[in-house]
Amino acid sequence: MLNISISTVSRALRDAHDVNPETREKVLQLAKELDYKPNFNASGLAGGGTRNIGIILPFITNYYFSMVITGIQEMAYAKGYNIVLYVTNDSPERELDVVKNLNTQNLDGVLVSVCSDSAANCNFERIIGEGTPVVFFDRVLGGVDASRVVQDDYNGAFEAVEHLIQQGFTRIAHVAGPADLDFTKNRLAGYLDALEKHDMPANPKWIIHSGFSQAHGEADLTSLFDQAERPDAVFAVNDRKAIGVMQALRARDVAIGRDFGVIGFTNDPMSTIISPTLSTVAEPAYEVGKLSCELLLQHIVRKSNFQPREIVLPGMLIPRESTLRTLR
Amino acid sequence: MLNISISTVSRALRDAHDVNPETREKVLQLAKELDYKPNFNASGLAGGGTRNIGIILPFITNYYFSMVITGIQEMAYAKGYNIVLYVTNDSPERELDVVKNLNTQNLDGVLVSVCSDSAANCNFERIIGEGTPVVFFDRVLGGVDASRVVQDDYNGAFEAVEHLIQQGFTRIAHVAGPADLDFTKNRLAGYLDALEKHDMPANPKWIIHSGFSQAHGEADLTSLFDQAERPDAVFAVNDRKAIGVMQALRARDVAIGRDFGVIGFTNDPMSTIISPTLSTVAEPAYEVGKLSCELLLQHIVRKSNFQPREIVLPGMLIPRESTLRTLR
DNA sequence: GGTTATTTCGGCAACGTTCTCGCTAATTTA
DNA sequence: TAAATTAGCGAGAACGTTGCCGAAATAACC
Repeated sequence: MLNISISTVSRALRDAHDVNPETREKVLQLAKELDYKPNFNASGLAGGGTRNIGIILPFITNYYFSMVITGIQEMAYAKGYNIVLYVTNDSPERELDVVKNLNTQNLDGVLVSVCSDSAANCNFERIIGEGTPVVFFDRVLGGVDASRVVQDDYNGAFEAVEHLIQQGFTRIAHVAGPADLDFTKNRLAGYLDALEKHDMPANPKWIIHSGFSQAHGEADLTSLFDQAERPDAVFAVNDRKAIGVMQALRARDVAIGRDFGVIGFTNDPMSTIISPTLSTVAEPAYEVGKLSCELLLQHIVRKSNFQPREIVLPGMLIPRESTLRTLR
Repeated sequence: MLNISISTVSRALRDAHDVNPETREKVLQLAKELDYKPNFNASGLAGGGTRNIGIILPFITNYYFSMVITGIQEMAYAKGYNIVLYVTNDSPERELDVVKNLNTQNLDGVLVSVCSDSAANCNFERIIGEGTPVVFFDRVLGGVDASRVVQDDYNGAFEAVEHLIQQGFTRIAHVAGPADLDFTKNRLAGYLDALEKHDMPANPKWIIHSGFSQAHGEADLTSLFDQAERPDAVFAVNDRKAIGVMQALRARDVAIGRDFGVIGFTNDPMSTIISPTLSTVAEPAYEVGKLSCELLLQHIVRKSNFQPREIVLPGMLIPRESTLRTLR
């Protein structure tokens, strides 16, 4: 329609390199009029990007991950990228299968949060080695040369435990996550260092590693109460587990807050619904998503010459009723 | 490697039509050995499918939708399809923009749940008219010729209200959703018919339309209590709003269950966390997702000659403490 | 035995874009 | 004024797959 070659149109729409500003303007104008939409299949085939980015994560049915996705989505939408979702159900086999069959030719890059017992290390390394940009968030993989964005798990845990101590609790247990997950280690380290700072010896029997669910929290509290020496407070690795602990305590008629302190991690909306309300360390889930995506997009446009970066976002202590001794 | 033409390989991998079973076997074998992965960009370009299906929905940060996505994802994964996610934040403008710019050439089909005040009717109709398979779920669009899968909102609401009546509540209000949403109407109709069956006149002042959030629930209860004639029970359009109602009641020191009945809809896990626990009508969210996806895939493979279908899934009444008069 | 079907396969165009290269004309430089 | 540079554009291949058509080879029919 403009008596212009296909090549020129392509350049006008994309990089504006080697094209007269005037004709470029004409092309852009007409493209808008005709409601032109690029065919990402074709551009993907021809070597341009596909405008798709993948997300691989264990779940979407909890507050944290769904919030992260929302953040990712917002950034991706703003930059004109689509999101392709892969849910592993926290199963190592499933994760392995997803990563092995990942069609990297359809994806400009991948955001990943590994499952509790990831078995796909080498496959992630393969993908990264092949040049696909990858950014890990929250549940990161140790030992791989890729960008990552996480919250400050160590300091969050430290503050949480110190808060319990300041409220007068003296026998603080830690209901932890799966042992080989990176942030489980960091939160455990924060817990231990906070105890040490206040000259409280850590009791190995009061550190229990298990899953993230409410049922795990209930079970862990039960096994803590089966011990001869009982704790008087629990720092849980996340809110869902903390809620399990609270339910188990309630079943035992323990006065939460006054006689037994409970603090979680995440700031799941549930923590304001339950009574007593649950103290917690708020995680910047939305920001984690947004920044992860932004980082990935930088990787994508700058392709090879982009150094992996690590971003650590601060959490925030939110004291509520479950750690207030004065209550009830 | 097999001294075989590209065409033959393509046929062997895809439909097995016009190809010797023996050579087909050889191709499949070698494909597995070489870890061959089809390039969906190319097949999308050439007229085969892209193996991508889109999901357009208002949120992912609530129990229902995240569960639906999980169901969709499970079915899609089993059939070898990828999921492309579009979140509208329940904003009509955003939804319109998403649908307008939807790259249907990249998508074999679309699953959609419209936002509260959808403005994209004609655009959905355009997409459907152009031949893209579309299945609506939960928040369906009236008047368009497309498949849909929903829960039985009418009967769920009917049972919920009848349950309240059987528990002895006599002045039952309905805290409803946005007025022009299809399932809002159905749940309202169930509410009204249950009242009528038990000879209870409906009080228009006791029917309040607003949004789905907890804050809306609190506000609605406040405005109910500002009236001269107060209700003694509330049927809320969803659990989140019911929880808002409960919080507002608690602030007024009303004994929930004994003096005031509350029932919700969804069976959000929060309903078992809150105390007293919240009675509700459980929605088969996972099944809605799974069946929607299955239906869409049938549309895709059979393309044009497939009649739109409607699937209605039953809910289940789950009585808990918030409607038990004997309690406390 | 000749004709017609059927099975099995290969050749080739097409999908819409990007990328490399080369060409022309205009502009700058020597 | 001649040579060199540059800005702007076009031609054509390539990406990996599918679908259409025709060519063999084989089988079935009269």
